[in-house]
Parts: sequence; structure tokens; C-alpha cells
Amino acid sequence: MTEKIMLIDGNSIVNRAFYGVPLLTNSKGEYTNAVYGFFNILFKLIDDEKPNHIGVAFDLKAPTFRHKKFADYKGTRKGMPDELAGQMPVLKELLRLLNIKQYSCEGYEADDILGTLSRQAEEKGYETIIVSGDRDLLQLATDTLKVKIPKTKGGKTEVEDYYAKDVAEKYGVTPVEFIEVKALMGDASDNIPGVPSIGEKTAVKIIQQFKTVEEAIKNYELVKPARASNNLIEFQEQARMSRFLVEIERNAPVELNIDEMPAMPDTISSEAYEYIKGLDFKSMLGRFSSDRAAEKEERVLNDSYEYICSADKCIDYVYSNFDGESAYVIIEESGKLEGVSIYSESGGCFIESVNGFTAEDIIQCLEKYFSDVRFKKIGHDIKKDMRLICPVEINGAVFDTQIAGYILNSTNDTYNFDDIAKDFLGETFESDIEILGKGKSRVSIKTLDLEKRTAFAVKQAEIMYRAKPVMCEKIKGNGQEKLFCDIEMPLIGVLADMERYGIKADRQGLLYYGKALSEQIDVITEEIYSMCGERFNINSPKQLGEVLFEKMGLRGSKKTKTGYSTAAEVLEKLKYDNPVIEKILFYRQLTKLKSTYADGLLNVLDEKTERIYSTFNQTITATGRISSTEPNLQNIPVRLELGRELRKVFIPEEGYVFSDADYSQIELRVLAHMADDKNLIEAFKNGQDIHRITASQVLGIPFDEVTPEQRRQAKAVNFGIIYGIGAFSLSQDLGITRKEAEIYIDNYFAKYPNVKKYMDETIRNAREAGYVSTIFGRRRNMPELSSSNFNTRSFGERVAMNMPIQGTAADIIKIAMIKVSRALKENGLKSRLILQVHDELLIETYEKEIEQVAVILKENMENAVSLNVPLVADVKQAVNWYEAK
DNA sequence: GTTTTCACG
DNA sequence: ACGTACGTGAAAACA
Repeated sequence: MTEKIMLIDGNSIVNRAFYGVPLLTNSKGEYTNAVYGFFNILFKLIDDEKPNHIGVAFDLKAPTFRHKKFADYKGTRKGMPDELAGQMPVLKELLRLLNIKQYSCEGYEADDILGTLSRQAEEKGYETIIVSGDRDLLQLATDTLKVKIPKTKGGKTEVEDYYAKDVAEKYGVTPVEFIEVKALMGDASDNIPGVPSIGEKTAVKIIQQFKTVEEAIKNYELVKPARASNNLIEFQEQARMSRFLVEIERNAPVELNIDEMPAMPDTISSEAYEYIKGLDFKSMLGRFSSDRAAEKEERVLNDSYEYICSADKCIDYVYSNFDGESAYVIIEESGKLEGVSIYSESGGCFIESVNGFTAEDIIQCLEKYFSDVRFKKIGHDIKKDMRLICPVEINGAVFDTQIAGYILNSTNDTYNFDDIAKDFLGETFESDIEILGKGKSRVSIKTLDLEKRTAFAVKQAEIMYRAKPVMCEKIKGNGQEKLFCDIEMPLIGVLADMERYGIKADRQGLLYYGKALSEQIDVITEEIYSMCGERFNINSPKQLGEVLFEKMGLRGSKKTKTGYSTAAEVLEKLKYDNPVIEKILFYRQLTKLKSTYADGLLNVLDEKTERIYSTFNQTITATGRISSTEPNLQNIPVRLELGRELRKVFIPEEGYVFSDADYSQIELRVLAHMADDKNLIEAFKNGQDIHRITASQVLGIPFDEVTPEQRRQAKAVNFGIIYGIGAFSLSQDLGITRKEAEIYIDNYFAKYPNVKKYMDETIRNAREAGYVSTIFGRRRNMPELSSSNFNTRSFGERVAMNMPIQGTAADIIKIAMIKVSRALKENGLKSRLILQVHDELLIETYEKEIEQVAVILKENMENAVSLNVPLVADVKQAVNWYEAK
């Protein structure tokens, strides 16, 4: 076996990790994000490459030979932030405990150590890999030496691999020439001057022609453009200096010794185990075996935890202990209740279903506990519980810890017990996934012994009970009580009802629709095969890309990470080059409808009731919207006629009709209100077509003379404003030049100056406060705004502009849903709310209640809140969802 | 499990 | 010079 060596640029990777991972702390309040991120990247690299020797190089604080030659080298660099500096000793200590070899060398940077060690490794014929976040290292790539550049993208690590040929492909020069290019273009982050007026494009061109800086200087008359030529001669010393600074030293005084460089160990010392545990890196421990890890941490079972498996004892214990406020957890396995745990100051119990004492018995025993409002209940994902124990109702649910977690930070992806324990109690709790596993290796709770499963069940309730006051305090501190108590908590029941009712679908219609699609797909598939001259999987972007762009030679296209893009927007541009393109686009439309909708919906159509039951998630979106899953009923086709036909299969039950109401332009109205822009408010007060008004005002033409095309453009601008517009995207969307788009946007802001002011202020406030919020106090944290990465920061700015608008609209319709649902119940109507699609509500309406429902919908939606602009909801009746628009 | 594409507001 | 509008979920291919 050949030796495989991985050499890591420690400083560069820990920097990436620090900025790529949010500022985590362990339970002692020490920052750990950079160390955590470093090891995440390291483990991924090790899993991918399986090196048998690892070394990590670090810079020293002392000045290097580069500083001695050029005092300003890295002069613009700010020092490490304190949050990172404090983690460096931790990182180094942990590496030491894991026996990972560390290199550093006085007077030299980590780069030079890597350059030197890799040279020695190559000379000995070892397979060598260099890892760094710094592209300067690409100069070291050869046909056999690979440079890996990890990128953290939204929490995940992706790695780009570069051999010499990859550098050539991406940058148009060889790795060695890469040094010359950098010398000419300079590097602002290292304060390497380069040559003025020469940027990447020009530098590459010059080096492609002359190969080296020296040659280019010698032949400066031939260098184009003229400005570059002049500067090259004038700044030639600066260019030589830059080259010196950029080139990595490959003869630093360090010695490679692979015997001192073991791979990542499988087993670690108890010292290392304790150290990792102290950092709260639980998941990391899973990689290692250890003497200590093997000694299972036997938890001492709290004596006050009561185990209950009989009706008598259940009733006796519960009703004599939990009459005030308590937290409960329903333990469920594949949709079936296995047990219930309850916890309060007076103790905790686990009521378990065992032979003879069934799930139904438990529900019966606890009926009063759940349905009587005098038992104040803290739950977690109460909506799920409502469905689980239906028809027994849950009343008096005062606090849902999952939703509270979401309100306090809407950007987390989970709000599980372990998350809550960590975030609000500063404790670690082994999650159900850690204890029971996930996927097909998940085991039943029954496999745990009695004490363990009692502790496991009751601990969860205990966490909720203790976290609640902490969460309450934060909610109050944020001014979010109303949002939580008056919107999110009451919404739980509304959503639970919607899930329980479901929506009726016409099975025959769905089958017929799918069959018609299949027939068309068969025909068009053959047509595409014959037009392309071969049979292949049209669904595979890879195969399709090869056929279109390689075999048929269609014009080059934008590449994705893995190959050619064949997305509709790309194909659309090639429509006139080959008739097969239109066929493929149509094929895509057909197969999407068939697989996702026709087949997808049939799969979830209940055979007994002929209804479809979606799940509405209340804790997913970063903006406050709800989402819909299994199936998603919020993305049923409507824009194209063929897809829209599908809506005909969604029908009301016998004796009922649909009442469908949608808000008109709710987001733009919210914007008008929040920005308090006179012009925009006036436009809505006049009650006319808003896009047309925008066109007329921005273009300065009479309302009646606006052409359909002008209206279309204004509509795109209006949408763009809501999303945090950019001239580039608007130009793409409208097929106009960037310049024209810019003018359009400028004119828009000139006409609606308060909108501009509002956007600027929102971003400024967000940067200061670290979050944005809606009128009702819903928040989204915005760490992106202080990112040093341009793209991340720009994204943050767009999000900051969009979230308050989208979020306020979401708040408003949630309020309307609660009001509508209450009105239906208070009036004793049979009609029920069954769907919400962001700005639309659908009510399955009892025929005799049509008029009443129409009034309830319109009144409650339009008066859900009072803004500076009127809210308008249009209500329609229909015999299916297709007709409702 | 990740990537690509496409359906909706 | 960057890379390019906000928010979702599902299916199929691919690794």
C-alpha cells in the first residue's frame, strides 16, 4: 500500500470553520464553533480520502521572511477576533490529545510548511493531499498532488479538488503560472499590491501569452491594453515584489517524518474523551471507541419517577398530583400511543401501555386530564397529540415548547428535547435518536429496560417543565407574548382541525388524469428519442445534458456543480435552435404532473374516506409561514392550464360547496403600510389595479395608456421590491439590459421614496440589532449581515428586506384563520376551514351556510388587523378547486 | 444522503 | 469583482 498523506492548512481551515459555523458555545459558555467546524471538515476529509498520515500546519505570531522584505505584508489584515483566538489553544490541545501531528516554523507561514512538506512527500513517492481554504495553495497542484478546498455552504461542507489540470481548466493557467497571475493582479486580503489596473482577467491573458512576469516585463511593448503595459513597466519592482510574496517557499526548515504522523485514531484516551465531552461535542464521541465510552453512563434513576401500568394507579397518581400546571409527553411509535409521561413539581410518572393496559385505556384514564382546562398543560408538538388521542380533545394547553422554540429562533431546523435542554437549560440530553437510533436501525422504546425507559420518558417532560419559565421570560423580553399566546398557540387547534378534516378528492378523476398524462408521455418520449437519435433517460439531467450539449452540439450552457444545467430557463433560450427543446420542456411538464401530482396524490388518498390528509407544519419556515407536507397541498398547479386541470379533482363532500377567499396583493399592502409611503398607500386606497398604477406612476404616463407589456414589467418590479431587488435579476426576469433595469428601479424608488427609506433603515436596524421583525414581533435572526463574505452579506440584506413583509402577511392570515375558525364554531356551523395557501383560505361549506360563510370569510380576513391601507379579500363559491379562482 | 428540477405563494 | 430575488416540498437520478 502506498502511503497517503494529508497536509492541512490549520489557520485557513479554522478560519473557514469560524465564519462558516454560527457562534456555538458549550455549557460553560466558551466558544466552540471554530473547533467544532474544524473537526467537521477534518472528519469529512478523512472519510473521503482515508489518509494514513495526517499533519496540520499552523502560523506563528512572529513576523515571517515576507514581513521582513515587505513591511506592509498582510498589513490590512485585522487580527483574529477574540472569539476565535480563544479557541486556538483548545484546537491545538484537542489535536494533541488525538495524536495529530502539528507543524509550525519560525519565520514561515503555514503555506510554506505545506509547500515544503509536500515537496518532501512527493520526492518520497507518497500520495499527497493538501487542504486549505486559501486558493493561493493551488500553485502547488501537480498531476499527482491534489489540493482540496473546502467550502462551508449553509452549514454543510463541500470540497473542491484540484489537480494541475483542474487549475488549468478553471483559471486558464498552470499552477506554476498561477503564481505569476497572482503577482500581477495582487491580493487585497494579503495586501499584496500587484500592478495597478491589472485584475484577474488581464493578468490571465498576459500570463497565457508570456508565461512569466519577467517575460511580460521584458516584452512590455507587446502587452495589451496600453494602460496595463505602461503600469507594468512603471510598477515592475512592485510586480517582482508581489511575485516574491505570493510564491510559496518549498525549502523551509521543516522535516517530514511520517512515523510521527498517525492517521485519526479509532480509540482515544479517557483524557481525550473527557476533553471532548467538556466541549459538548457529543456527536464527535460517536466516532471513537474509548474505555470510558464503553462504561455506559448509568444514570441514577430519580426515585420520585413513578412507573404506572394500571388504570387504578394511573387515575390515583395523576389526579392527586397534577392539578396545577404540568408538562406531558405522549410517547408514540409509528402512530400508536405507547405511553404518557407527566411531570411537575410534585414529581414525575411514566404511564405505559403494556399487555392488558392498552393505549385506549390510558387515553380513557387521562381524558379529564387532557380535556379539562383546569389542568394547565405544557406540551411539545401539541397538534400531533391532538390527532393522536382524537376524539378526546386537548384543552387548557397553555404552552407548546416546540412552538416557543420556533418563536425564539425561527431558523433552527429542529426544536427537539435535546435542543431545548441545551438552549434553555444549558444541559445536555440524549435525544431519542441517540438512544433509539433512526431510520431502519431504530429500535422500540420497549427494548430499554424499565428504569431506562421511565427515565427517558419522564426526563423529556421534566425538560419542558423546567424550560418553560426560561422560554417565557425570553418571549416576554422580546415582546412576543401576543404573537405566542394570541396567534401561535390558538392556531394549533385550527391546524389540527384542518389536518383532521382533510380534503375530498375524486379518485376516478385522478386516475383518468394520470392515464391521459401517461399516454401523452409515451408518445412524446418516442418523439424525443427519434429526434435525438438515441434512447436515454430524459429524466436524468446528466444524460440529457450529454445528448443535447455534446452529441447534438447545442450551444454551451451554464454549468452546475456536476455538469450541464438543463433547467427550464436554460432550455428556454435554446428553443429556436432545435425543435426537440420544446418537446423536452413539454415532457418535463407532463412527467412532473404525473409523478408528483397524479401518482403522488393517489398514494395518499385515503381509501375509506376518499380524502387527503396533509400535515401543516407550524415550526418550519424562517418567515412565519406555515408549510404543508405529505402531501404538500400548497403547491398544487395553477399557473399553466394543463396542470390547473388537476384542481378539478379536489371537491367538496356531498351537500357542501367550496368557499375560496384570497387576499389581494397582501404583501404589497403590507409594504405600503410598513414603509408608510404616501404614494403607495394612495394607490391602494384608490382600489385599482396596482401593477397598472405602478407602471403609470413610474413611467409617468396616464393610467389608461399603460400597455399590457408595461403592466407586466411593473408587476415584475413590484415582486422584485418585495424580494430585495437587484438590477441583474430584474433584467434577467424581464429580458432587458441591466442598465434599463437599473433605471426602472431608480425611477421606482424616486416615485416611492419611503419604500427606499424603509428598506435602507430595515437593513441598518437589522445589522445593529441582529434580527428583523414583523409588526407582530415575529423575529428572524440575521447573523448573515455581519458576514465578511460578500455573497452571504448580500443574501442577508435581501432577507432582511423580505422577511418583515412576508412574515407580517403570514401573521395576518394566521389571525384571520383563528377568527374565521372561531366564528364558524360560535355560530354552530357545519362548514369548516380545510386549507390555507399563504394568502388563500378554503372552506368546505355546508350548502345552507354559503351566505353566512362568505360574510365570515370576508369580514374576518379584511378586518384581521387594521393597517394604513385597506385589506381586500375576494370570496368565491365553486364546485371544485379549479372553479374557485 | 445529496443534487437537480419544478410545482406553489 | 464578487453572483445574482424571498419562502417552501417532492420526485428522480446519482453517488
